[in-house]
Amino acid sequence: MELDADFDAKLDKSGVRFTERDVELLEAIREHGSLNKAATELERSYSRSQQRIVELEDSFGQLVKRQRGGSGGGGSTLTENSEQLLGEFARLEAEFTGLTEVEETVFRGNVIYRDGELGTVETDAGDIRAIVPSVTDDVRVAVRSDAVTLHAANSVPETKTSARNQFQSTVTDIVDGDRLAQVMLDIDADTELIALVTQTSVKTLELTPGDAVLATFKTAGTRAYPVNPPYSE
Amino acid sequence: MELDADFDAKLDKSGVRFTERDVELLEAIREHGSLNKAATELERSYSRSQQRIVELEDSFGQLVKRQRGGSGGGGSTLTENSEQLLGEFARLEAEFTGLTEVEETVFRGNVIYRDGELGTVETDAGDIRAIVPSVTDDVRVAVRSDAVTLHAANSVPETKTSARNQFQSTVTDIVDGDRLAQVMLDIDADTELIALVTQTSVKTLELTPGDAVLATFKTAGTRAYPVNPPYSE
DNA sequence: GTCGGTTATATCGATGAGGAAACAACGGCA
DNA sequence: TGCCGTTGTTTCCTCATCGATATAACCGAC
Repeated sequence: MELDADFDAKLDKSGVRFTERDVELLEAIREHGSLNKAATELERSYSRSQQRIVELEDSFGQLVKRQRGGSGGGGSTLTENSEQLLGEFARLEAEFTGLTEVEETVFRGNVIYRDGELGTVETDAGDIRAIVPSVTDDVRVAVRSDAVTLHAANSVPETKTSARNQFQSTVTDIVDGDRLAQVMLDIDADTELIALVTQTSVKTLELTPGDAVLATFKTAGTRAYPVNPPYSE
Repeated sequence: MELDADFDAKLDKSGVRFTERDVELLEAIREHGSLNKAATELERSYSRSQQRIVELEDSFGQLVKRQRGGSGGGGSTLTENSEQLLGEFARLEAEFTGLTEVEETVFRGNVIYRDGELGTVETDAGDIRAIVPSVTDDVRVAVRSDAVTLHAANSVPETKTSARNQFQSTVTDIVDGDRLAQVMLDIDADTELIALVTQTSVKTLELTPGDAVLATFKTAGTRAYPVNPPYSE
């Protein structure tokens, strides 16, 4: 079985952690109109759920407008503040999910030049500008396939751009997905660089295996990390 | 106090989750050469730690070479397999961390065209091609600042590229960081687009407030996510 | 005023993760 | 052969989280 990257997203505020579990509770309240029904539906105890809401509101401000007594016995609705919190959480989760799903190419190399948090990593594919860790020179550089932009090889040399990493490459294979395609690129190294582009781009650039193409990616979007976390201190 | 995005990274295999806590244990073993000393150093019980190792190895294969008896009573060292697992985890954490630290611009809009998982989102900044959710048309589009590439405005129109989102913009401000800079861009919308680029790029492109510049970012790297239905259903 | 379903609150119990302690087995080494 | 500091294993305990239950307070509708 394959190694499967996963995560638990959280939003912290004043020491309280808003988690996936809280999202479920709030959404159930929105759906059912009462904290009681929400807890029942989720098969959770009402008392704990109610206490959790109070605890969250201590840090995050009012999340649920609760009415005790009245028409239908009362009920609960979400505040606008609550909706914003849910939106923020959804965004975070979507981003994390995106990270775990996208292929990336990893190059092993050494930091041969440093300039603050930036640096140049020497790899068998050539030098790569990236954000480098300060603890060690022995690093790996990860290039996300959705961060690699392709350009027609005969286009003007891309000097006037903020993409500081540029590689002349040859298309070796195109792996078609639904509407996206992974373009495998030979950049004269052991590892192939992968670029995730739309099928539209494949057509526009008229990409077929064997074609020359210019691959670029930004320094700011490229991150190096230590090969082995140093056991220093 | 500010909302603080956080996460717990995990690597799953056969139902067992490798977490930050396991990383600490393995690294302590590497540092101290014995499971016993590692557990003591981390102020954990030896028995639990040993059981955890066995549990992990059940799914992930041998992680720790343990010798009972012998010179010095024995000891433990990490396997190559273990080092690779640690490397993979470090990479994942680095990516997640990067995500929580990078600014992004969020546009609200509606999906006006769909093509499988891709789509066009109409926003006040214009149409944006992105990966869109299938559940709703009411979305927000997040553009990571480290995914936005800048080009000299007088450069040839970028038709031959896989960056399908292109905006002619005006630099309104440049916020200098250490070696990176956030370039704030007016794209004729309420929200300013932020591009994170190196100081080198700022110089190369001779960027100053008021300048025209072409900002591009890829469809495959742009993700839309549902806006929570405020009070529907 | 009564009804009814809700929120609010306290107490007890179940569950699971991890710690504490004890002890056997191991195997180079003097 | 005995020593010593490991690994392996078991039993019992602690603690935190959550469910289960009971009870009171609430208030519009009838």
